[in-house]
Amino acid sequence: MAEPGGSGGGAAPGAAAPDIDPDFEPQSRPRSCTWPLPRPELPAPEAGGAAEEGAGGAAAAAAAGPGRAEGARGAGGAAAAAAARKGGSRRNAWGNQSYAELISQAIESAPEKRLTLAQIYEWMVRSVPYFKDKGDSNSSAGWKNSIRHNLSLHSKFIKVHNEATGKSSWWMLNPEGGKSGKAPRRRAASMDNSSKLAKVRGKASKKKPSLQSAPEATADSPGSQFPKWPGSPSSRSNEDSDVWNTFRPRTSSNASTISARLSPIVTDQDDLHDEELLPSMVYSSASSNVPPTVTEELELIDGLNLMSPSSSVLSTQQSASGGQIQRDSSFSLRSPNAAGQTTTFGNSLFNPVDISLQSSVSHFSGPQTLEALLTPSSPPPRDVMMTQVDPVLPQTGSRMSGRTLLLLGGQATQSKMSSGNPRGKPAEQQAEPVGASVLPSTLPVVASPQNAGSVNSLKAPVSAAAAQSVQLGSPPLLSSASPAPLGLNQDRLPIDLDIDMYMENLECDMDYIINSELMDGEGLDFNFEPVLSTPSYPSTSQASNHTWVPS
DNA sequence: GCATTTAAACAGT
DNA sequence: ACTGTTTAAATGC
Repeated sequence: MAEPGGSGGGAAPGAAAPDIDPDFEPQSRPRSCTWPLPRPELPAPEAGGAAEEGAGGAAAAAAAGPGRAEGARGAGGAAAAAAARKGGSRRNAWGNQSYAELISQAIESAPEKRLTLAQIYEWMVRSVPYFKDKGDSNSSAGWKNSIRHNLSLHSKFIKVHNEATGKSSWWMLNPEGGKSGKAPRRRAASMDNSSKLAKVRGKASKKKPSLQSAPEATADSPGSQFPKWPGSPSSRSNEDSDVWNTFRPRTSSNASTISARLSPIVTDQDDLHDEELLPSMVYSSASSNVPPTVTEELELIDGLNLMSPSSSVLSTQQSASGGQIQRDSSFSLRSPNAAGQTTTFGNSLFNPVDISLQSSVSHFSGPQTLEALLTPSSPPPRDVMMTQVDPVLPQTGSRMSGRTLLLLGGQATQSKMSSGNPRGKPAEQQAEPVGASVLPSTLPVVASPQNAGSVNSLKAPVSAAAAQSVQLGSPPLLSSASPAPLGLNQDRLPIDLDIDMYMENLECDMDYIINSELMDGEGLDFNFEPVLSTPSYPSTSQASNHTWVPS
């Protein structure tokens, strides 16, 4: 590596004290990034590192190349063993920690246990003395490359798709694979099984795209073949669902990424609808270099509540949020075994996320409602539903239609996904976890001709449930909750019991809706309009369509 | 042979 | 330009 110090032998640039500790943390994270500090501290190497900084490895970097001398690195492999090596020389210019370890610490230090690549860089520069002066320009190239390499290489790091537009993925520690700290398996597996295969999915495919693009699609990642998917009329919706429940095509190897978005609330919706629906919300996500944290999210939500507690718009948004939450609850991780395989995990795996979700939920939606719905173990939210429903029931009518669409959309979406998912991933994997958790990102999305068509396929119980929740509509509470029951588990539909009571009403509405949808065919906005426009609330009108004015 | 670091080719946005 | 993935070489254990 560049580390010139290497030549000298001891050269420990980091001179000052404990490797990284000192600086680290400062900025942005209130949360005290509890450094695991797995590592025994360095015994303050004698080397007076200061000098290095300036000289920086730059020059060396280039020259050294592969054959880097690095006397320093006495302790070679066994990262695990690192702990042992307290004294003596540092393995690397910055200390005994390997890149992987540094990255792990960086991630752990983050409140949400996840960072983007850029943030990892940042952390390095901030927290590791050695990298302090290497944050920018050319000097960074080398170690950044190494960071990236490590992220990709080690299964202990998982990539989570970041919905925020233009943002790179989140990198998290693999709760599972991370156990031992480093799991070669992923790679090993692919290589072992068939270098050929690995090649195919990896470089081969990339290299001469002209040829490969097609072949890849076969067994492993058939999906790539499908052009996105014919479907949804609304371009936006396309992206939406795409993001949510599919692996990105970018590389066949995307097995390493988490498909469902973990990134909480802020992101996804924001990307797609913020500007249109919730201009006021945008703020939170942006600004800080720090990814949206739980607290931020909460705040955001609160803000919403404050802003317009009763507005239908709000409800819409919230429902969307709820959807996200749900989606977030399940995600897939790269599985060590099979190349393209993915494994899905319950939300329980990521405590932080989980918590954030729940808390946020409780915030904006009725107390138990969402939580109950979202929480697998929780009992059916019967009561809640009931109480909330009652008041609203009387109002069905036009409003219903709009809401219903939402539900239907959810349905439609699901069916779509299960039937033919673009990526070609095994139906079970995608359809089940993802589909279950999928929610209509927004009303508009739902209301597509195709979707409308799918309406027919709706099952009474499900639709009923959906409808019911829909009816509640006006109150954000319900709307947000509605999706949950649907997707979550029909098995857990004891709700139906209650629902039955309302079935009649629902049926009527459903018919109405179906009819209207069929009639219109396009079904784009029409559904929408009526609902929104039908104002019980003044604010509603604003909400209409995408052009509502932020209160 | 394994773990790491470093470099680099490539691909996707 | 940045982000990610993969290969490959070199080195130390």
